[in-house]
Amino acid sequence: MKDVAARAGVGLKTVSRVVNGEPGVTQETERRVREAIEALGFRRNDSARILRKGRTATVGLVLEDLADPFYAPLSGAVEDVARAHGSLLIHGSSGEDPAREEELVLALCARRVDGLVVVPASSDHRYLEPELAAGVAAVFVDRPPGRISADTVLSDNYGGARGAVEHLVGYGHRRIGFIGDHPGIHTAAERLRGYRDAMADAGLAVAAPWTSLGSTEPARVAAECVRMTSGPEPVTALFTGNNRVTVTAVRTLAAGGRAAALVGFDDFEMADLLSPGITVVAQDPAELGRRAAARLFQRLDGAAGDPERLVLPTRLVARGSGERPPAV
Amino acid sequence: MKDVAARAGVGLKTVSRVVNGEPGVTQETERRVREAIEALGFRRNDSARILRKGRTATVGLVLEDLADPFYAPLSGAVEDVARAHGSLLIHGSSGEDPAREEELVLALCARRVDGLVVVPASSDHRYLEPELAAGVAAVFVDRPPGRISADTVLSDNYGGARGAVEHLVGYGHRRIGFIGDHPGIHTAAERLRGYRDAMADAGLAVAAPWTSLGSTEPARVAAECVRMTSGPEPVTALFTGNNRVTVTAVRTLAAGGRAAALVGFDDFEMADLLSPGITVVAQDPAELGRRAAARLFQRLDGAAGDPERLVLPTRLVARGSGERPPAV
DNA sequence: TAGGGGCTAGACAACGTTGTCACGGTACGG
DNA sequence: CCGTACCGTGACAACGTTGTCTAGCCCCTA
Repeated sequence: MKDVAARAGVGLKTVSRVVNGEPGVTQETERRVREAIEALGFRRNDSARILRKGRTATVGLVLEDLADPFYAPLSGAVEDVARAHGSLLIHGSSGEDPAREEELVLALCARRVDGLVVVPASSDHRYLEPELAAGVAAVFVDRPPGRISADTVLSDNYGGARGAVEHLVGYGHRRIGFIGDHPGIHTAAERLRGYRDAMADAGLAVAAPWTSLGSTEPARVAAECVRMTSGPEPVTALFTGNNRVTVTAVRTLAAGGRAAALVGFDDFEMADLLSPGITVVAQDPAELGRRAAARLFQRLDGAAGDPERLVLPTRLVARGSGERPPAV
Repeated sequence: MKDVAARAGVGLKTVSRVVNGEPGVTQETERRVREAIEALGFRRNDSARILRKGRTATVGLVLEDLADPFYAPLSGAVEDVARAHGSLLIHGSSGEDPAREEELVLALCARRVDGLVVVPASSDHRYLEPELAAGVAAVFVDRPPGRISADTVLSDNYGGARGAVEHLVGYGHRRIGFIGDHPGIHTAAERLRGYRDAMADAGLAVAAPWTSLGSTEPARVAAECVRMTSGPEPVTALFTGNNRVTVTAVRTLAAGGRAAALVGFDDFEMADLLSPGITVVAQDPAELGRRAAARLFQRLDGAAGDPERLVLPTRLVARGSGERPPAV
């Protein structure tokens, strides 16, 4: 910038004015400055600008895995909202590791992002307290924060799970299995609760072998599928706790020629083209992202008030697999 | 940091030393400093650090749409490599708009990212010349840069397309249609070229109504599907130019009960579970991202030499739909 | 005991920008 | 014709950190 000023024969501040489109510069002066900028290939250094101004026009997003088809639209929605507010998005994947989440979040804070959207992997976010006190805004999405209070946007996991199980019960199923993610994950725990309550309300006992929470690794899920649909009293229906589990379950049932009805949490592409179509509890991940980002920018624009918790409804999409077992 | 220094009764530089784990600080002094840091909730301001050091430990990624199932794994792979090199990833979606691409890339450069991985939407990247001259590294992936020379990682779009068409020809198809993305997009153009050459090599004429390049909007693609499979001389097979087109084609053929064999470019989840399974030309998007990011960090680590172009092979995954028409 | 070497610690400048303020010149009104 | 207001412009400090350089201390040795 110094060089540009020298070449154009003007002061430093005048270059700054031109670069930022501030008023108070003659057309002629502006022309000379722009010429010098062009000639020298000058680009403003935003690090210095940020240092001076305090605001970075950047928001951070931390989620579990960007490549997961559930999170990709969420991430895209956050980006759209950020762009509409003139902000860039810095992104990191925690891989469901609390330590990595904290590391990432603090790295983003050190970069002085204006705000954060977090899909938490950790269950204790007190490490964020100094940041929040320092004025960083944070919105949690998909799962609530742990041991601090902050704006949160969730899906109705409990209600969605209840609806799924009620759907299966409605088709006469009595032995219904549930395969879900690690119980430490809020969504998994809520879906389990919904499953249990729906079963209880229907007057059905839940045998211990019918619930299995843990890794969503295909190998584990496939083994559980096989186990639950075998033996003297196999389940006649499965409720799968998220898109990864559902996909593996469909594949396993198809490969083994096993007959079990199926309802999955999370919609997925092509679910309608299998035969029968896979019945799912659909969330709207893009809407989750949009709402969370919108809330974040409200806070950044100065919205005060207590943290809000927003719960978005889910939608049961019946396609047939809740009735007849999927076969391929 | 000033406050921390004051509270600990030490100099500014000593705090800096502690924060960065530099040697030359007594245990006792370090303890006092850490205590002050804790008490004040101090976090280093990376903007200032970046300003001072010149390196940001951040790389930028610009692609078309983060939510696209093809780009999500690519993005994830770039992030993994970046993390392995201690860098953060800043990310932006161009939405296939050249102006937006330029805007994003320059915004990232203004943030002084160390390097860029770009899936270009533009066909003219001369705007990057000043940045490259200033030492920013850039690697292009999935599509080559326009009017500048830079490291590039591509899939073998031409060869993959040839293979797809040869596969269809091998099953006796003579009237084969191609529905692809906008011809201005490198991958679409290459796949078209592969289609044409394979048809020519098989001694087959390509009637004008059999090729359709343009938006991948479901409405357009569905209409083209219907058109090509109708009339007095309908195609007996379709080659679809990317995952979005393929999905719409499968859906349209199924909904209309239309019989046409199908090979799609890009693999997608569940392709194996439809009946018949959808035959695809599979790319490895994660590998594209990994290779591009690896190349970027080689450059950042000082690798000299001319730009390299790396072309990754594709793989034909035959699942049946190249032979019999998909039906649902 | 004096001198030298090694080690800890602090003062200071610099990174590149922007906000504040002051300056000189011009136009306009009294 | 003088005073005032306003406009374009530049000098300067400040943002928070790190690299360099130097000062002071302690301990060891001659």
